[in-house]
Amino acid sequence: MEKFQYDYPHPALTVDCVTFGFDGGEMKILLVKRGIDPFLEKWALPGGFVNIDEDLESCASRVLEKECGIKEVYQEQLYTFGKVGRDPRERVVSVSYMALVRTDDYALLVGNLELSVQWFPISEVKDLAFDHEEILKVALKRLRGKIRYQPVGFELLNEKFTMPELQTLYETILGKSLDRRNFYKKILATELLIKTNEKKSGGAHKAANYYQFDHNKYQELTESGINLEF
Amino acid sequence: MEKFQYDYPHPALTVDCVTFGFDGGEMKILLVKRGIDPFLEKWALPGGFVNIDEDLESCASRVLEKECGIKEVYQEQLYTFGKVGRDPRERVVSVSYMALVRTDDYALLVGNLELSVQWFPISEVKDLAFDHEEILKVALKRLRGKIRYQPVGFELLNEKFTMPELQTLYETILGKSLDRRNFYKKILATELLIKTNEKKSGGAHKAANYYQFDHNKYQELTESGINLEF
DNA sequence: CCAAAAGTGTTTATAGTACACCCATGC
DNA sequence: GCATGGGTGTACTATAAACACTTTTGG
Repeated sequence: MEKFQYDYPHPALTVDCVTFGFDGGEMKILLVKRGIDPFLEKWALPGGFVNIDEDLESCASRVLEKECGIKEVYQEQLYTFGKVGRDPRERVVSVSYMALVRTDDYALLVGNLELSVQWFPISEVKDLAFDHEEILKVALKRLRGKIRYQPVGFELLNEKFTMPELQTLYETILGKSLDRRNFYKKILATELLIKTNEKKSGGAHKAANYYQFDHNKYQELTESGINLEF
Repeated sequence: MEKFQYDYPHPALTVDCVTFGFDGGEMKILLVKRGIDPFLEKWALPGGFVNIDEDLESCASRVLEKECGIKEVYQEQLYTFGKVGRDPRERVVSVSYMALVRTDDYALLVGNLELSVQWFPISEVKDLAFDHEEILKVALKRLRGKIRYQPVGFELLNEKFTMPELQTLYETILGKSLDRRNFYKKILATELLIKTNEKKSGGAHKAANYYQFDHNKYQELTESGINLEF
């Protein structure tokens, strides 16, 4: 095997992805079961070594696609974990990313994943490999913080979604119930939702209206430097 | 020279520090003039390669102490920059840190720095090496965002400071003037300041009272899980 | 017609903003 | 005694929180 030489030792560099999914109930994250030591058979965040000619974001995308079959999702960098000894093999520094998967894509994946790749309700996650529980904590904190002032929730729903769906998502992420009327008011006040003519039928009750997120308007607003409170 | 070998190529890993200082006027950052290629003679953020047995935070501390003579300052991780090609020599991924230097320490350093290490008013910073201007932008954004809800401003002042000093700092960071009465109200409402009996004399005007930040109380509050709006 | 969830306004409380005068100090 | 910046309270405005009834739908 070819060898790569350096004048001084280089830590290994990996990317680990905290991938959130939402199906209307609890928040889920995607874990992979390790097939090799260390932490053989333990569940871990999907991750991999950064290729030498690959951007960090590209690495995160590649890992999600290769390991989990997930393409083109929202992702953002979280934090870089580099404590000496966090990997028992060698010095490994890990750049963590958070990814958000839409409900439809989540549903698609549920049945198609291998046994070694599975969704877990956040409340049931325990005993992960490496320092991955710590990474998950950081991701959860980021998601909770971010949803208050940036319209990131839409990345977890489908293109078209109802107000009750959106509210349930917010309640799940924030861990508290919200007043329906105040929620409508706050969300509609942003004027970032487009009301469609479609309705979600099913169930012995009034059909909920579908809304769409106005990506264009949001982009205009962010580009004009206005900082949105959402 | 000894060589270090790996089965696959490893990117180099560095830490770069955005170091803010405040002397009552403009915000300053600390830059070093590069003595080697690439970007020879250009100003750059203090930085260095991460040792194999060294935590990232320790590396940031070491860089600041070795290159700039700065010890024991507030520091936090910002973001990791890893674009392919950001360093023309080889693949280098850089974990950036923000450090805050107290006014007294800032003053001490001003005269003692070498010519190749200097403070620059933020408005005059231009044409930095690598992608360091981008890193600075991220740091400024973080500082502006953070000061609104976390008591991080104290790290830039002395142990004892006056309200007008604190207000000037806030105004400088936020880039807008604040109403004095509202500022007092907001700051004192947090009950995180201890009013000392000392006063800052000098100048043909009423002497300003010195305050201290109540670290203990802040720690209690953060530990009890209350999220502070500051 | 009944159960179940969707949709909608008004009132109250809280937080933020605007604004002006007196006070201590050094020269 | 006057110029300079320090210290303080109140009224107004905007935002957030509390709260209950009507509407649509399927069975």
